[in-house]
Amino acid sequence: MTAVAGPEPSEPIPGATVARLPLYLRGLVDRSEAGVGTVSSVELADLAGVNAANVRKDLSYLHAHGTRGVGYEVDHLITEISLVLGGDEPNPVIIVGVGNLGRALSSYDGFVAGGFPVAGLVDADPEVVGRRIAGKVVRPVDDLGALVTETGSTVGIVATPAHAAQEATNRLVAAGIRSILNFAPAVVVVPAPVDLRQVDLATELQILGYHQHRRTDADPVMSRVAG
Amino acid sequence: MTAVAGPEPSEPIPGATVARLPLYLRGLVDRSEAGVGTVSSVELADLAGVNAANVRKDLSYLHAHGTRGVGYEVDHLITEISLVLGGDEPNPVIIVGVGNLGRALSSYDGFVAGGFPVAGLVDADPEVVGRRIAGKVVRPVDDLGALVTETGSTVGIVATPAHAAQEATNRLVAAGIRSILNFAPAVVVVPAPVDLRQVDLATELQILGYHQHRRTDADPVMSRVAG
DNA sequence: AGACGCTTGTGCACTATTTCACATGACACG
DNA sequence: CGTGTCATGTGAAATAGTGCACAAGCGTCT
Repeated sequence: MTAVAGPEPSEPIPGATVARLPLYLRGLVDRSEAGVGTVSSVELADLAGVNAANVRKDLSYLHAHGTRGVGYEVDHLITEISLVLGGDEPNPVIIVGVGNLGRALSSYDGFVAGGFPVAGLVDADPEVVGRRIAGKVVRPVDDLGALVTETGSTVGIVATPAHAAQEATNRLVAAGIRSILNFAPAVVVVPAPVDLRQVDLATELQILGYHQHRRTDADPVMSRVAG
Repeated sequence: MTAVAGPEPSEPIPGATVARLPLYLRGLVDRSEAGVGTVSSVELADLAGVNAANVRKDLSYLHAHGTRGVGYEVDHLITEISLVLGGDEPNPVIIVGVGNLGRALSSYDGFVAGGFPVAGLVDADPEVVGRRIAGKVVRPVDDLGALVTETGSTVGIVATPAHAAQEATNRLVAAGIRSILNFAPAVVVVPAPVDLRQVDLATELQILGYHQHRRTDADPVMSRVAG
């Protein structure tokens, strides 16, 4: 007797695969809007910029089967992937820190489109609290708990300066947030049951810097640019 | 010129390692400012949120040796890593697209701190061109070539809407940009010699969504929150 | 001078991920 | 209804990345 309870224990999907699913989803939505009914793994691979075999293996983890000789049904696959990526319902998020970045994120369309509407804004600066940004009033940090309850949010975004990131994170966790996306350039720690992802903008540039530096170093002839 | 054949072909550093170097660098700078002279791999691992053995192996790729029984010399290591990550000189960047996100990036302190000062802003919208943002005048897309020459930029940031991302990328490439950081929620392609990294904000949330959804699914009892 | 404690550097095993290669099955067409 | 074409699904090999465990080296203290 393996498992009695639940429709499936559904073995976890590899992290690398999960990270690609949103890309597939985006490509699929695009195709769906273009009226296309099916896509092959090759097309989808192009859309996402990965290898076709990889696409097929990824989709096999979802138990999202295609039709041999034809491909995958676009709309069905959209449903399937959406379901895996946090259910079909919108997942409201709360942003802590409405500096430059926080403000930009507050009105970032992609969040809504991706099923993560911004439900609340919070800032520690009394100067900022009360202002209206992207149609929402910024509330004090102490309101976090209430805000989480009101909005039913389970996802928080940290967009504070680096030195305030851990504190902001702690507050979010205390308020009952279950997943945190940290944009502050600082490593933060969270208790086990909370999920965390770091997005470090400057770091991305530095990574690019390595490759560029390396190339320049290795190959002095680099004045040629494809026409 | 320096490199005849180079002092070393210097075997490439694994991508996973390169991605961690900026984290180490940040931690090291922090410690340096705190007046600390040396760090152990364990401390550095804490600072970056990774395994200590991993730190040591990473640093070994840089040929950045530490002292047994003591640790790594902070300032020396900073120099070493900075050098690997695109040289010691600032690397000016140009931002294409000054919508919400572009504006936020224009004044993002982390870029300057990371050695990537914003040297120019460009937008396709005539309405926006000419405006002053973060102390810089937004210039038309057609000025890209000139701007690259003037500023000596080799790095470009795409912060346009998705539908304009490929076009923006093409323009950057044509202007002689060598590395591109794409924030638009779209897969873009670049010719071989150009380096590209994608940062997709909504995607990050969706990845978090998977884990959360999965957990909620697997464990219906989740009303308990640590007090 | 010698012994001790601390920390590096790295071989090795293990895990994760990618990619190939191909058998298998589905559809369309005559 | 048989045949050809196409694209999936997947075993297995190749590749990448992680983390353990320990020998070796450095500095300090007596």
